[in-house]
Amino acid sequence: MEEVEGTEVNWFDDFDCSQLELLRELQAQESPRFMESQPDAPHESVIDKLISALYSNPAIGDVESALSVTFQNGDSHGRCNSQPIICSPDKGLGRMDHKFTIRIKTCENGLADDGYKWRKYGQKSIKNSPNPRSYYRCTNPRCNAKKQVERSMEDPETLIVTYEGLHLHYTYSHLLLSGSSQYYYSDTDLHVAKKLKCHSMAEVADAPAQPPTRSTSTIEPRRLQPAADGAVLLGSADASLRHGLLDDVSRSSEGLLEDVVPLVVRKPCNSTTSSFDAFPSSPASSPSYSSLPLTTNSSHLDLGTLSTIM
DNA sequence: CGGGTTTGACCCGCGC
DNA sequence: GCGCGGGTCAAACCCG
Repeated sequence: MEEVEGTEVNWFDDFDCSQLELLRELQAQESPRFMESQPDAPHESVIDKLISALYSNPAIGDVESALSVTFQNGDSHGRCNSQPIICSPDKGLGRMDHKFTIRIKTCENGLADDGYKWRKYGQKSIKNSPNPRSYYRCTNPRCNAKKQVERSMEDPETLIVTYEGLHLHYTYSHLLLSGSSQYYYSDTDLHVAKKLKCHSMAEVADAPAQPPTRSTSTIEPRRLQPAADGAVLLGSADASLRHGLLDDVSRSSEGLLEDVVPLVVRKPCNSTTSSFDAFPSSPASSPSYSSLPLTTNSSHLDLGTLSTIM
């Protein structure tokens, strides 16, 4: 595992770095000269193809298999415990209600951004449970997605998150990684988006086991980087920005894996200070594919998956 | 001032 | 029918 300088922690580090190295290796093999001459410039690559494939309207079976994956959310430095996350569709994803539960081992900071922006609309104390249950609704008015969050009785560090309904919109990260200038955002869009605040997993703060934590990071202009195709890349820590942009460029996206598998699954243990660097100049530093909307599968990518899209 | 959170009240389904 | 428990509403409050 590579060390991350300073306090900036890239959520991608929490995934299996061997997979990460594989991606980097493949990318380097595909365009070594490009990587060498322009390490900071994103370009169409194996990773782009990978992301594209991951978002090519997966079938329900793909989603179910994704949810059945047990994956690690820890690293060798102990930032997060390497506990498996268990996904258990309550009623089956093939049904329209799309309700399923996941159990998440929280990080020490108790933060986990699932890529969507939620508004809390209620909290209830549950019988025979010392921990209250919080109720959240997607802030997008066109979206009926909801989630319930409560801390596990057995393990206070484990959050039980029940998702209900589908997000009828893209996450910000998906827009960015569509690899096309069709999602180019104007300065006005970004200006509006910058106003939005990031409140990552405020429900964790509700639980008595940990002190209140809240991410108040905002988008900084310096994080905006013009991509080769004209799109604008932004830091990943600002989940709210995704929604600000989403509201502006809301698109129907039923059937997206990302709609069913929230980023909390794909990004189970991120940091409020995630860094963003599309392509780090130093090969020794962790690559910061902060915006990569990895799916559950992506934490354990296999060569078979890669070979099918290459 | 706008948006998000808190929290008591209310609604509704379910079991007895 | 009644009581209980879970889910939602909405006014008050908080915060940037």
